[in-house]
Amino acid sequence: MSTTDAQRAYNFLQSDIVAGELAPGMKLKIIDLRHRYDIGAAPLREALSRLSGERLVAIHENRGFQVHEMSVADALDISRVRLHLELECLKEAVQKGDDEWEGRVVAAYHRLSRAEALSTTESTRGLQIESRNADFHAALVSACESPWLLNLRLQVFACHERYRNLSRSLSDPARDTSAEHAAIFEAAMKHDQALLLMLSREHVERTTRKAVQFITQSQ
Amino acid sequence: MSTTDAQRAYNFLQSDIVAGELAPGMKLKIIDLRHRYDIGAAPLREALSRLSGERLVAIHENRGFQVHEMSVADALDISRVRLHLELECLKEAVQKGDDEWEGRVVAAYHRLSRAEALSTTESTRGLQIESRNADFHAALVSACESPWLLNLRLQVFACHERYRNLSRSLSDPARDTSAEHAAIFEAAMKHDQALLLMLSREHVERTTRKAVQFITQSQ
DNA sequence: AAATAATGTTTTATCGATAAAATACATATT
DNA sequence: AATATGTATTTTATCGATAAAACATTATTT
Repeated sequence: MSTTDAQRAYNFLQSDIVAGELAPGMKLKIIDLRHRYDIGAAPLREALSRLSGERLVAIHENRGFQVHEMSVADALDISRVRLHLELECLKEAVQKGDDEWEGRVVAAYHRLSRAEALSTTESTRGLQIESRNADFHAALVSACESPWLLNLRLQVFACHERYRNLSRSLSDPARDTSAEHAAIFEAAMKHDQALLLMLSREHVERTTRKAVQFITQSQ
Repeated sequence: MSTTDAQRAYNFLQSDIVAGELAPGMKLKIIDLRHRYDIGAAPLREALSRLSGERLVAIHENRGFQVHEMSVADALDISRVRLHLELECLKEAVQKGDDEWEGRVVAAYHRLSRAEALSTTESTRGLQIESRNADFHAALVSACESPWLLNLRLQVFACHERYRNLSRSLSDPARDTSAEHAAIFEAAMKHDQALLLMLSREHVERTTRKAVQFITQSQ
C-alpha cells in the first residue's frame, strides 16, 4: 500500500547525502543507519546498492558502503559534464518549447523568485531555495524530448547539488543569483537560444567557482 | 576471499541482460533467478537494485523487477546520447592522446581485427567480437581526462549493447564493419579530430539504423 | 623493537522463515 | 453479463539469526 522500506531508505539516504547530513567520504555502517532511520538491514542495503549505481555512494567489497568523496577535481569535472548535458537539453527545449512549456517555466520561476525574495535566514530556507532552484532548472529543460538525456542530466544534477550547497554557504556580495535567474528566465521566454546557453553556462560556472573556493579555503 | 555473492549476481545479470539471455521486458522473479544462478534472494535483490540505477532493470514497488524494455524510440534516443557523450570524449582524447594512448589503441585494434578476420560462425564469436569492439572503443576514449564523462559513456555504452547485438544478428552485405573500424583507427592514429568524429558518428548511426530495422521487421 | 601469530571484537554478507502485498480464481450479487 | 466479494496462491519485501570477513589488540617469536 504505502511505499516500500527500501524506497523510503533510498529517499532518506539520497537527500541526507545530497544535503551533506551524511558527510563526504563517511563510512555508512548498517547498524548506524538502522538506528538513524529505523529501517532494517536488507532494505538499507538495497537502497545503498541503488545509490551506488548513481554514484552518490561507493561500494567496497566486504567492507561496506561509503558516501562518495568530494574534491576540487570532482567539482570541476561534474560541472563540466552537467553543462555538457544540460546545455544540450536546453538547446532542444528552447527550440521545441510550446505554451505548455512556457507555462511550466513561468510557474517554476515565480515560486523560485518568491523563495529568494524572503530575507529570513532560517535553516529551512536553503533547503527550500535549492528545491525550487532544482524545479526551475527542471522546468527549463522539460521540453527536451530525450528521456535518456533528461535522466542523465538529473543524475548529474543531483550529484552536483552537494557542491551547490557549499557554494550557497559562502555569502558573496558580488554575486546576485536572483538576477542571474531573472536573466535566464527572460532569455527562455524570448526563446533566445544563444543567450540562454551563455547565461546558463556562466550561472553554473560561477556556482562551481564558489564551491571550489570554499573547498580550497577550508583546507 | 573471493568476490561477494551480490557482486557475482551483478555480473551475471548484467551480461545476461545485455546479451539478451534475459529478454527485454521480462519479469525477473527472484525464485527463478535463485535457481538460475544459485544465489540467495538478498544478494540478488541488491544486484537488481544496483542495475536499476544504471537503467538496465526497472523497479516497480511491490511488484518486483523487470528487464528494461527495448523499443525503436529507445534505440534512437540512446544512440543520440551515446554519441553526445562519446564524441565529447573522443574530441578530448584525440587531442590529448600521447604515446601511451596510441599504444592502447593499436593493441585494441589489433585484437579486434583478429577477431573480425576469423570467418567461423561459432556462437562464441559474436560475444568475442562484441567484447573486443567494446575494448577498442574504450581505448579510443581512454585519453579523455574526465572520470564522469567516461563513466556515463560506459553506462550508456552498456545499454546500447543490446541494440548492437540486434544489429549484428542481421547480416548486411552492403556494410563492412571491419573497414569502418579500420578507418576510425587510421583517423585516430593521425589525430585527425574532425575525421574521427565524423566516422564515429556514422559508425554508431549505421549500427542503430540496422537495429531499428531489425525491431521494425520483427513486429 | 619489528615482525608474526593468536585472539577477540566489530562489521559485512547471507540464509531461512515470515509478513505483506499482489494476483488468480471461484462464487455471489446486481 | 458485468461487477463485486471472498478465498487461495503466488510473489515480493522484510526480519532475526548466523556465517564470514575485516579490524583491533594482545601475545609471541626472532
